[in-house]
Amino acid sequence: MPGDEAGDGPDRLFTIGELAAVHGITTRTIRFYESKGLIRPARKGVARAYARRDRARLILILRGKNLGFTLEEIETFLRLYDADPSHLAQTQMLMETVDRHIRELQDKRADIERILRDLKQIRGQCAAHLEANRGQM
Amino acid sequence: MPGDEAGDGPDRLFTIGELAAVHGITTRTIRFYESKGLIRPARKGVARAYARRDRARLILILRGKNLGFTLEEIETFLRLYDADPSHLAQTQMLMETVDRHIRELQDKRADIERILRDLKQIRGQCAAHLEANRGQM
DNA sequence: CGGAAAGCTCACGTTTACGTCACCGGCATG
DNA sequence: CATGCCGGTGACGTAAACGTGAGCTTTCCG
Repeated sequence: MPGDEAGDGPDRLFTIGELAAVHGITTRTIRFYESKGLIRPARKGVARAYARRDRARLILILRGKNLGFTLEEIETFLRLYDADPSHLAQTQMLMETVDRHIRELQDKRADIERILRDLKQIRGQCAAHLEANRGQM
Repeated sequence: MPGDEAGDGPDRLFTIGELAAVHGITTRTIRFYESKGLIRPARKGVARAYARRDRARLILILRGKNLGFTLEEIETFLRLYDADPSHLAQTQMLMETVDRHIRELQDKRADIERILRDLKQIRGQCAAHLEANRGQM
């Protein structure tokens, strides 16, 4: 029954339940993202049908959330992925936006490095203490 | 007037207003963090007086927030900095907590790297498009 | 000494990001 | 055919992280 896209393969369509389970979130969350315009799945009748592309967007959303971006920021993010630079009149502006996001991410990375340095030093002190008192207790 | 700690120097005390202005936040925010137990400034009479150590904690809080941690997570974070591994009976447990946080941060860093790769590729396409159409328009 | 500036303590309001509940339709299955 | 099990749409509830006054001392400065 081709055209049904039931089985497997790269054109496989997902239900909202599958998507939620796979990514450890609720269906409510996915619908909420849709209500915010972050995802626009097709419909099979009344039910949502998520294609590979929709799933990719969801992953990007979750990644953004993990990094502390708001859904609004993530929306502008997703637009960057969508934009076709060869058809866009404002390629220059697009690139500037991309550059801003790049700098922002590099800043966050720098913060992570700083904290990691601290934590690794604390870890070192712990290890030293455990080493010194080995066999005691 | 030594003992007043007014002037400058490493033992300089800050007012809440100074701290807020320097870090681009409101005094309300700082008081809110205090209400959550994240900072415990001394008092000069009724007014809060922030020492170097308090300021350092505030910076850690802001860093954590920038990375999308909740204030509750940040609290456990700060406890790691406070803990004295040489006096702590549960050094082993402390180290495990530190390790968890290290892994978490490494995960976030990996997410950042992924997004950065994507954005840099988008940037490359923009640049190529601009290059190709140079002089036009 | 009088008024602006800064700080303080409640206390209620607001935004973001969902959770939860009520109620409905389809379908498969014991 | 009743009964779960998805899936769907509102609509209201909620926790986190502050914003926003209200009303009151303290401090500084001309």
